Parts: sequence; C-alpha cells; structure tokens
Amino acid sequence: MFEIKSRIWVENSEGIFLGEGRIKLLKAIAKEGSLSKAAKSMNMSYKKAWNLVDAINKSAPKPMVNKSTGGSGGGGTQITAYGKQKMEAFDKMKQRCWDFIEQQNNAFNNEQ
Amino acid sequence: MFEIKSRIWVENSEGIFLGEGRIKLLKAIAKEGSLSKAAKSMNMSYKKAWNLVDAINKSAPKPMVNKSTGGSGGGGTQITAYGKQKMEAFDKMKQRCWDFIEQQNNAFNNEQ
DNA sequence: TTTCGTTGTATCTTTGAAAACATAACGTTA
DNA sequence: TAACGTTATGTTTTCAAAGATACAACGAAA
Repeated sequence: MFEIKSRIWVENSEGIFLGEGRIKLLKAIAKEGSLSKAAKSMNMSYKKAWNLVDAINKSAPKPMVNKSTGGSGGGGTQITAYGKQKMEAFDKMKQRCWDFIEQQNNAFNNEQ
Repeated sequence: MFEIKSRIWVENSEGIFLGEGRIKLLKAIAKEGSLSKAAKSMNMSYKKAWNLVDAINKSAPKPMVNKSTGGSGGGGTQITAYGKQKMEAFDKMKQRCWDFIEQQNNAFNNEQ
C-alpha cells in the first residue's frame, strides 16, 4: 500500500517566505518569547534559527517579528500581529492541501 | 504576491517509490530504451541514474523495468506494463494535487 | 558601572551527498 | 573469439550545508 507524501511552502520574488520548518520555529518563538530559547527548545543551533528568521524577514513584505536586544531580560523576540495572521493562513492552507492529498491516496492505490 | 510550491512523492514501507525526479528518469528511459542513454539525455551521471532505478526496484512490489545486459546493442532497459501504469497514475495524481494547490494561492493571498 | 540574557557575526570543523573516475561482467553479432 | 554498447559496482574526490565554537554589542536594572 502506497502513501502520498508532500512538502508545501510559500515563496515570493524575494525567495522562500514560509515553510513547515519556519512555521515550527515561529511557533516556538511565540511560545518562548525569545529566539535563543526557541532554538534551544527545538534542539536547533541559535545560528540556524537566526538565519531562518533572517530569511523570513528578507522575504516578508511586512515585519513578522519584533526583536529587541538588551534590556532587563536581555531582550527577546515577539511575533507581530501580521506574523500571527500569516502563520494561521499558512496552517489553514497546509491543512486543506493535506486533506486533499490524503484523499488522493485511495485514488492512487486503486487506479488500474 | 505569494506562490505556493510543493513537492509530492509516494512511499511504501520499503521506502520512496516514485517522485518527480524518478518519474522524469523513467520517462527518459521509456524514450531512449536504455538507462545509460536516458542518463546522458538528462545530464545525469549513469551511476546516479542506476542508483535511482535500483531504489525504485527495491520499493516496487512488481518489476517497473526490464533490464538486459549484453547482446546486439549491448543491452537496454524497458518499462514494464506495470511500470507504465504506475507512471500514469502518479502523473494524474500529481496533476490533481497541483490543480488543488493552485486554487489555494488565492485563498492564501486574500486571507485576512 | 557591573551584571545579565538576549541578539548579531565571524570563523573553523564536521559531515553527508553528489560527482568523478575506474573497471568488471554480460551476451549477441560478425 | 574479438568487438561493442550496455548494465553493474567499487573507490576516490569534491563541495556545500550543517554544526560547533567563540565573542562582540546591546540596554535595562540593581
């Protein structure tokens, strides 16, 4: 029995905007309140996480995160309202695609 | 304006069965009649092509290709009837998924 | 002004995948 | 049996991505 798998992401002219890994990181940032803690919670190096957020920023038409350096807690990173909206839009879109692809399993396995 | 991109492939318990690259190679084999010519036509090394076909064989429940070594033309590789059927099934399934994903572009770009 | 936990960068090392290279085995035909 | 163009397989090299390490900059609070 075969199973259809897929990867889905969103691009614009500036490059990749959101993908499954980036969404996972953004969710961790929203939960942890900082990029370094988010990276740690995912067992990802800080540098890799920083590069991902940097790439997101470069392709995003409006800021996805607010970063602050220094201050009482050392700083931190928050997701903007725009960022949250795009994250939700991605998740919904991905789910619709997954649901559709799931239906295709039967078609592929039964096709003569 | 964002664009949704995707990669789609088919697995079973033995590993990856068919993906977009494997389908492209199988089509070249069907056209050329040999693995080495197919690889050359795609600017792919023979070894890489051979490894791909080997992986396909290992996950396929029934033979996808008939290979012969030696003989008049040195041998060759043909796609079996089963192979052709699965290639078509994959292409149709992929097209349905792409059509659906294409529709999601608007939904993602317009979502508030 | 010292401390703290962040963000921001640079550099070096490791690792894994891809490519490049080399060569054996095969079987029909001449 | 020699030649040919395949398939089959092993070895080495190259290269880019990932990871590891180190350290500077920041700014509020004590």
